[in-house]
Amino acid sequence: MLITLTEENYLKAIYHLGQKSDKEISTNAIAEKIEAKASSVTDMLKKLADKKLISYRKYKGVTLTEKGRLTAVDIIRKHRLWEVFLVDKLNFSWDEVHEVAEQLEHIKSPKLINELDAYLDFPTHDPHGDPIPDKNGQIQRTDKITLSQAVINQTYICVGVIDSSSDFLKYLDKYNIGIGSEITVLEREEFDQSITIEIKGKTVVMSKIISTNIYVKKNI
Amino acid sequence: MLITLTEENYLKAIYHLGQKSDKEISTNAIAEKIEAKASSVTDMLKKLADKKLISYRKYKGVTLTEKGRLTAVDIIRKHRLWEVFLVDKLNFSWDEVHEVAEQLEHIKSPKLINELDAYLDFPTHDPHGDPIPDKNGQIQRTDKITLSQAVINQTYICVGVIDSSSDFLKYLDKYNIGIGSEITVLEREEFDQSITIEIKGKTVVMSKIISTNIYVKKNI
DNA sequence: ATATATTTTTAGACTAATCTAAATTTAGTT
DNA sequence: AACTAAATTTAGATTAGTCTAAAAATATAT
Repeated sequence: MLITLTEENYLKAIYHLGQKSDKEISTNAIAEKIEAKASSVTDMLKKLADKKLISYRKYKGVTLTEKGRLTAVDIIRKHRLWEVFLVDKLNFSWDEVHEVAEQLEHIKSPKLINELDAYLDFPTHDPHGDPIPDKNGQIQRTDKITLSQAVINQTYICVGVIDSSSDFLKYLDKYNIGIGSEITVLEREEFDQSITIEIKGKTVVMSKIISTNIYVKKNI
Repeated sequence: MLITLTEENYLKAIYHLGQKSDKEISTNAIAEKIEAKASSVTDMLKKLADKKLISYRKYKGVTLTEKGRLTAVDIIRKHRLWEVFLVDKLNFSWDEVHEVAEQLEHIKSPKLINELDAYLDFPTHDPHGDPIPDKNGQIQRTDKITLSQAVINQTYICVGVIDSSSDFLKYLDKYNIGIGSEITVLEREEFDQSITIEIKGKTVVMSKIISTNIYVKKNI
């Protein structure tokens, strides 16, 4: 079944609005997100309901069907993979990627996106730290990432470790890193992927192998 | 001025049809290329003429204006750069790239295409050997390329050399390579960009530095 | 609980791109 | 030169997506 570019944008908007709560999404909320009039949204909701992409109850709002959810998640997957490509390969900064990715996310070619995924070494998060759904539409539900995947100038909370050997834990003690620590990533050296962090007012340079073994989550 | 995706496809079709001859392009020829009815084409020609992208004389046919030509060439540039990306980076074979590139060529972002160009190391030809216009719309008018840029399983005619030192010409004599020789490229070793060619029934392995100094053209 | 405000839907109209069928212009033939 | 065939344009209709204005349904407030 062919889904138009406009329909894809509606599905994506409904998906994102649905992340905040479990309630049905209102016509007005969609209109605001899409930047269209409520009457236009109503028309589109009828089309999406005809295609079984949403459940629509007049005056009550909509929810995505499983088919609609998978479609939305696939677009988000493409969007985030392209963002990684733009930043990692084409020297875009993380604040420049969104509008280009908005265009690229609509390119239709399963081979393209699977090869891109492999070429980027199967990234799990986009440059903003948002999780990239896998090809089955599964999303890493937890928001923990390894410190090696962290974004520059963002503050994180340490939530766990992978390697729990004595040597590794001694290293963490030495630098006052523990569960609950606030860590700000200041810089990443592209050559060896080492990072400079701020921890309890001190700056520390940390190799890739260390940062890969620390779980953090965004400090919101 | 905003040019729609459909308008871009018309401009591209007119450009390609114009390559065969210098005459005005007929409505029917465009209709066949675009796979639309002649009446639809007439409507679109009026729009393109209003936007000063073509010169249109009723019943006589059309030619691109300079503005129209530059627009068409820019789309072709993007198409061919994306083809190089797909083949060089994403393991597409040269016969798989066209339809994906047809989608990618419409992405609008000057930074994207310039960064992609640099990332691909400023290729001059696409995987089919067609020249890639530069960012000013200039096209390498001659169809000669270096043997190092040649496509696998394509037969070429040698049309010249770059290095004309005695040592280099002796090398060419040794393998019976001269102006007018038929050369078929059998294989390219990605590691060192050496190539295996067939020349007068014999196969020869040739390093990158040699193949870079031989001009060939497609054998049509 | 009834009036008022807000939200949502319907009705009718517009634009871009397409189509079919009819009319018009150009080209070809004797 | 006149007549037929082919190419092109015009006229009117259709679909997707949008809009404004009016009508209908739901929510809110006293």
